Amino acid sequence: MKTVTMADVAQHANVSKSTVSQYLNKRFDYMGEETKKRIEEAIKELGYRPNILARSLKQKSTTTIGVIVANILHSFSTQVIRAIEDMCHESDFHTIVCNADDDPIKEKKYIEMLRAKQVDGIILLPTGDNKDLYNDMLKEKYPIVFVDRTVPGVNIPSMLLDNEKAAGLGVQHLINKGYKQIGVITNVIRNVTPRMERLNGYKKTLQLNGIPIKEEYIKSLEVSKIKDGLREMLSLENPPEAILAGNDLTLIEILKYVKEKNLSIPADLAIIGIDDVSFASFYEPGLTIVAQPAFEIGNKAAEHLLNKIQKRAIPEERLVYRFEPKLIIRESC
Amino acid sequence: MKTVTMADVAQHANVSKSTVSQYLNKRFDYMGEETKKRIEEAIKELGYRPNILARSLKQKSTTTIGVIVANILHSFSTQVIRAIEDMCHESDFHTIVCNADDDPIKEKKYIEMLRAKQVDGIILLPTGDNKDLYNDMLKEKYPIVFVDRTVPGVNIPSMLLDNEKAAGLGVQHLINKGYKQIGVITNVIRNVTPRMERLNGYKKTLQLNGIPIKEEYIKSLEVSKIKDGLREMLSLENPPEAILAGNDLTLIEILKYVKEKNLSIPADLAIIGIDDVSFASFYEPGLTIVAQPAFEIGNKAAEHLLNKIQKRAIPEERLVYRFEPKLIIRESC
DNA sequence: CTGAAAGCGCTTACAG
DNA sequence: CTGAAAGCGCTTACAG
Repeated sequence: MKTVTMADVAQHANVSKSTVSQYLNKRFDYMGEETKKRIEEAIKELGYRPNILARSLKQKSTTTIGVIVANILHSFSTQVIRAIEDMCHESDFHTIVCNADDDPIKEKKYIEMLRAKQVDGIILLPTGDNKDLYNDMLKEKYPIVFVDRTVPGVNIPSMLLDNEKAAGLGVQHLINKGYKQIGVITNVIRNVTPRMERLNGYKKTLQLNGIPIKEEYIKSLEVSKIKDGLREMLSLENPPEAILAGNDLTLIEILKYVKEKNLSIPADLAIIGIDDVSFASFYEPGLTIVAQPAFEIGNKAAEHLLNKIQKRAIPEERLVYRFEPKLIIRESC
Repeated sequence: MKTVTMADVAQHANVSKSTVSQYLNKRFDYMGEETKKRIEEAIKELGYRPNILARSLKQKSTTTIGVIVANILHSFSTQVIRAIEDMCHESDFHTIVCNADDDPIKEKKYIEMLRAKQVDGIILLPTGDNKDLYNDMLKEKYPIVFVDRTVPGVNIPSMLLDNEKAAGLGVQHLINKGYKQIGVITNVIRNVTPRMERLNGYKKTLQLNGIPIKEEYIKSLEVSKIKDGLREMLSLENPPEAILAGNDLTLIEILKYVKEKNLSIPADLAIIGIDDVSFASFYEPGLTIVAQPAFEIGNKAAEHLLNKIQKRAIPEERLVYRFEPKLIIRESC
């Protein structure tokens, strides 16, 4: 099947390629009705489909952006992607999604491939370990936005949760409920913003309330080690009565442990999670959690990036955009 | 910042564009060591990054495929996308993901945009309502694969769960456990393959076991109406004792109802779901479910599509590829 | 072993 | 109101 090109349409309609191009780009200012109709018909008859690649080459814009997440299987990533997609769709942009698996080498490869494909900008949940590359893009003024994390020493705008506040909200709620022995478990992915800030929020809130910080109550573990860590913590002679789960994956591991040991929530252990999870409302007991506005974050990231790409002014440009966590109280504490 | 092109590299290295191109494409057969080194250095010094767009235009291949799902927020879609992405990554292909929201108009728009962008093939969770368009692509031999659904009258290869068997496994398990009054709830998205086949599986299995089919035990409802439907069903003078949830969303609604009414599973109501859900294992009681191999399905779809794109022979080509459901027994029935 | 030239399918400034 | 021509940044068949 020979592909139909603009030249074919032009010939068929007895006009020049230029005129067809004008038609396609809706520059009708000076086009005769007659010409318009002929072109329209030729397009229909030949089943012409424009090749956007060729246009992109000429116009130096692909109306496509890249999104690099750690793992599309995480609900936060999914929600961010969906928000970005919707936002882009309104502006007739497309998104290429990549999973870097929190691997700086994969991340670098993806950034290079995306740029080779001439995407107009990139939204990145950065691993944090390609600083030179990030800074190069910054220097070139290549449109790029970070999500979920900031990278020290890299002045790229970042959209992320007010993590300190999120952890603080959770801990304060526990304290208000009368708990004093409060543990926290996060899962370790290097020294990444959310984890560090959430731990800070935890510590600060305890201090504000005059509760001493016990290192035995704080654990950062790989997902597969979380249950062991929790067992250890609960075997202390003075174990925590309540626990803050640093994110959704941690919460799930904790709930698995709860089931295995047949613990009762909140009697044996009060629980509060960060990140909304699908089962929070109908789990028994309902889970109190601190939600982060993933859609808002994705929206803002896309909006910001599109503004940059289209060289529109960015209202109150900042380096870090913080989003408000929201405490949703149920029965788990 | 002026972009560096191949011509710049050629000039800098004192060779022709052709030679640089050979170098980039690793056709070293006849290239002098000296030349090679000069080009390499020129590329480094100038910070040259090839423009794949230009190559794609010439080569008529973008090493990019499109994936159109109903909604990336569904875990099935997410898993399929991730599997496709991984598969593509191995072959240095990229994927553009689009959400059609089960809307045929959006679907059509996306297909056209993707083709305008010259993607080499498309993986589609079809709405089913663009038959002419599907058939056009088939006629042109454009590489395309369906996932999750088949479309009657459209001979495009489809990768999907053996839905009848999936529902059958679930119902048979309930029957083996001694249940005879078994209801089913699915959520309605037009007359789409999975729903129809699952209902068939439900009915056939009942019949095979000599259990009469009661229409009052069968409901297909929008997500927001599921709780109402369940209440109705359970208010029958002879209500079902067990219920099959047609998919993850339905299961979640049922569990919400269970919590609201403080029902006990399985004493008041036995439950079995189709689709693996994150909370199945630690929900109390553990949920018996029929899982579908989403990753395998995504893998196979990508493999098939890449084979077609690269004109490789397809081992035992078929029109419908069925994937095995797997019963995972826990405590909910 | 390397280069000149044509061409991929568009857009756009300019001429008329 | 419309067309001829140059150019976007590559690849490739061919010549030498």
